Amino acid sequence: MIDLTKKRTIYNIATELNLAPGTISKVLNQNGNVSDQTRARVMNYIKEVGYVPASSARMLKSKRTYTVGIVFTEESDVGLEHSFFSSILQHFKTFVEKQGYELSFIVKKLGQHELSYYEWCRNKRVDGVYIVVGNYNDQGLYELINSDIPCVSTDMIVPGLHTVVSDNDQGIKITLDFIKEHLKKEKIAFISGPVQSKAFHERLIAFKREMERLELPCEDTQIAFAESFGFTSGYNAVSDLMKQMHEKPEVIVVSSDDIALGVLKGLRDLDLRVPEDVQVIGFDNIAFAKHFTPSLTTVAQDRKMLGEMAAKILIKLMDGTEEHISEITKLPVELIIRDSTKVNR
Amino acid sequence: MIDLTKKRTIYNIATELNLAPGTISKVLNQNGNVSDQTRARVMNYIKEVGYVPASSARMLKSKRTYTVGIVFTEESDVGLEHSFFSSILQHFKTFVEKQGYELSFIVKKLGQHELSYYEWCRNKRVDGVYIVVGNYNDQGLYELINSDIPCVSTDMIVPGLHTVVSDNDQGIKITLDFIKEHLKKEKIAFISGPVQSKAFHERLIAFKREMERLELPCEDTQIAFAESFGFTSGYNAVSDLMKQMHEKPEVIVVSSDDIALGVLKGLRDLDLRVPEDVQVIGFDNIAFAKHFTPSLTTVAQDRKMLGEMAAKILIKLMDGTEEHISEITKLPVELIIRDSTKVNR
DNA sequence: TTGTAAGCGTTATCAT
DNA sequence: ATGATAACGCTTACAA
Repeated sequence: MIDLTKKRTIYNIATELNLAPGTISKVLNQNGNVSDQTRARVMNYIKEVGYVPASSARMLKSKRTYTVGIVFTEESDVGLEHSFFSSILQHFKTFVEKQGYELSFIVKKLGQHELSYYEWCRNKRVDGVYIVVGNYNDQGLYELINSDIPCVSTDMIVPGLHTVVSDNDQGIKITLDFIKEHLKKEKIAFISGPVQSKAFHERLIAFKREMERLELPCEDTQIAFAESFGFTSGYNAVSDLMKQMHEKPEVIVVSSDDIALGVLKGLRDLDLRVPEDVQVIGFDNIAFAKHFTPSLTTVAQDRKMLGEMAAKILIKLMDGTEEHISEITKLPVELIIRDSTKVNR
Repeated sequence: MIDLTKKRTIYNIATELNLAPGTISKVLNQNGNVSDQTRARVMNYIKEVGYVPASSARMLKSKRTYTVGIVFTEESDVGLEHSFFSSILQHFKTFVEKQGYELSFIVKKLGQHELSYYEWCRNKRVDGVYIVVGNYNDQGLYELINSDIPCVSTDMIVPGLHTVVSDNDQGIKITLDFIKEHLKKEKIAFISGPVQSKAFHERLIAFKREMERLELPCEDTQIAFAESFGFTSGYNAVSDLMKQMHEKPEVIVVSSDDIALGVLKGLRDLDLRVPEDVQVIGFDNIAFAKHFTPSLTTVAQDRKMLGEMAAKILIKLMDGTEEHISEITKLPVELIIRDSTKVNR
């Protein structure tokens, strides 16, 4: 009878099978020369006793950890609760796991010590890093980005960092084209999120540029800023907007759905009907956008593609294949038309 | 000048400092006897060259990994996008990280091989496991739960598994008391989520029992089932409910907010006003509940407490202190009154 | 107080 | 095809 509680190593498995440790290792790694017979014998035995190789030993020896470090900066206490980024991370996770990689959140404190991102990564010997949400003011991030550890991001744009982002310019362009061609409106306002975020900044710039291209008036009073990322800041921003504009806008373009849903609610409380009195277009296509009343017309980002593309790029980087990968990958976006807008025919 | 690119080990640090490797180790682990002078010298040097100990070697030697494995079963493709559980996980994460633990998602495939949960955990030498979302049909989970690895859960109730859950019975009880005392209604319907989920099952049973206690009529036609966990299933369920009931209900109790928001929308499309024609009470208090129109009266679960309590229990289990910890920890819930109900005075 | 050396469980390179 | 053996980078007795 075999003792199943005993702790196994390739060493004692070897003696129990009258083989050498090296041979066990070879069958485990399906390389080297082993006769079919012994291979089968070892495999069976391993399965029977439930042996699992110690990854720490393996890591120590082989240098590869098959682990991806995750930077998910917890802005204003949201973290994983932020559905947009959680969703991207989810797709990233699913993809890399298929390739046998594992995720590990980067934490600043390890055991007793406070570590920088880079130190943590060295320590953990992660093969690469995915920056899901980062903060431009976080100096530690630059140390990491400029290190020899492969990094990819879906949020930050920094020289030397591979990033995959949605095409914000295109998103704003198709929105404004749609407004002009199908909604046939010209009095357009814009509610921006905080411009420290690169994405919000890009969308704001694009808005101004495209308004000019379409020869539409674009004064400062048409633009309001949400002070944060959420529902409430949108609710407040639309009230600011209405106060500062001389004439009510016909369409409000909002630079994120989270904010846009707050705008919708704010509008209702201002006794303005959507889309009859004013129309609203968001950005992101978060899950709730289609459930709200009225459902929100919005620019959809392809979250699955964002996550998977980030995964693909990072894996290439980690594999160190020489092929050149362009630093910024822009993904197309798509306008989803719902009830917060009304086509004018 | 010091070469910063060189790979450091306690070994070469030792020679560079004319010390023995063991000494370096001692200052790293702040134990053993080292003179203040050498300690300072080593510390400075380490900081200067940016040395970080290799955790794989450390793990290999010392057996503790300070890693918690996470089971987050991705039911119907939601995974991290499910805000309720993401939120609990977030709080758990914050708490254990403060204690120096790290999270690692359990993945079935590692390198080439397909692994069971238990094999994975042995392999990774995790110190404990947190089952955030599990599936009762997943046999591999039982192998894990019955193993020697400390486990805690906030979802499943299984003999031998430590679980922290909200007090579902109390939640339903306070809802019904509130309806009877303050809403002064007696025609009450219930929309349940899929009862494979323990939580939904408990809430359904509690509903039937409490209705009986309050001597209110409770026939099968008053109860409808959502076929899934989301908005759409709630939308459909309320339409089923209305069809099957002879008389319209005055209040609908729904066993989760995700479903309840769908119910709210369904009601609107059936031209029923909330709360004038029918009132609605949910369960969970998800972030969106307060933003919806009308905002949703609901039983709030304390997600922060759920996550932190799970963390505390798991840490105790991992530390192996002898003290007895009761298997099930029930956390109190609270009724949050909003606009989907109307107090009758 | 500091140095020495034996593991920890693998992988990989040689011999056999 | 298999066996012996030297790393990998650390911890920890124990010796100096």
